[in-house]
Amino acid sequence: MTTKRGRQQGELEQLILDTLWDSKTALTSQQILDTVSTDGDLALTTVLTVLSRLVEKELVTREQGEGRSLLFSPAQTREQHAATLMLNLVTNAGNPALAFSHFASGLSKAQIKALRDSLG
Amino acid sequence: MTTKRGRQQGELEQLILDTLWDSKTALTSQQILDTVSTDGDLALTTVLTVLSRLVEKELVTREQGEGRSLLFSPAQTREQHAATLMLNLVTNAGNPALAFSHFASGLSKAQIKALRDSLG
DNA sequence: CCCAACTTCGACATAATGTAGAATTGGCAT
DNA sequence: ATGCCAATTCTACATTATGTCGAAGTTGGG
Repeated sequence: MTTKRGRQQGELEQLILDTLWDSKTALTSQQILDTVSTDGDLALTTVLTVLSRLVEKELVTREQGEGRSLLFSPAQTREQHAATLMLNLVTNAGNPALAFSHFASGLSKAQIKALRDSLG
Repeated sequence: MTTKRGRQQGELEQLILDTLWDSKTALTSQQILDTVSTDGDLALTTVLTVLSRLVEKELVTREQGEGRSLLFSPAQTREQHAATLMLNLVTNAGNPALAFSHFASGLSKAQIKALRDSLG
């Protein structure tokens, strides 16, 4: 049985995504490295490899920066990404109404209000 | 960087979970095998190995059945499981209200109604 | 007490991710 | 023009999760 299913992001992939999401601007690989590893325990090429995998997965986009440097940005906002994953879950949830009910009972009052508001 | 993150279920793990969720009763490993593989292309031990991993992850529980056989059941309902994963996503979503908004815009009208109802 | 059924153990295969050195490429200073 | 150098791409191997079973161990029942 040859696995083809898109697995969860790994830890470094997630760190890099978070770095991009936290940034207001596109970042170079060096800026990303500086953020994910304050002590110099990670090689720049490692970050670049992971970035290229994220680009393949269409989670990150690449554009030309100054000189021959590249600038990386998230392909979607953090919230759009979370929403996409949540929608996938609902789709496979069996009884969505029941899933929602469990979901709601795990939310804070403030979150429930935010959710209700977002439903109009 | 030693990965410890709980990754997504693999394909066979998911098939077995779905089998358990679809069943009204606890199942033996043989019954699970019969469901996930109609033609005999999978060994019973394979199913048992995966089951033991699901038990480790606390997604499945095990009880004694007839004789020396074991009976397997899901630790949570499908919907509780989906809700747990959705809650994890919301927790890491940055701006939950915004994530909800994107989420809601991907739902059908019927699903939005179900969600609104489940919020009371 | 022995056997067949059922489980547990150990082992290896495959795929995703982590990690980084070697090779390549393309601005740019002279 | 052209050679240097920094930034990227390529290649390779390590680690972990999952898939897959055969062999060994255990135990209920005759």
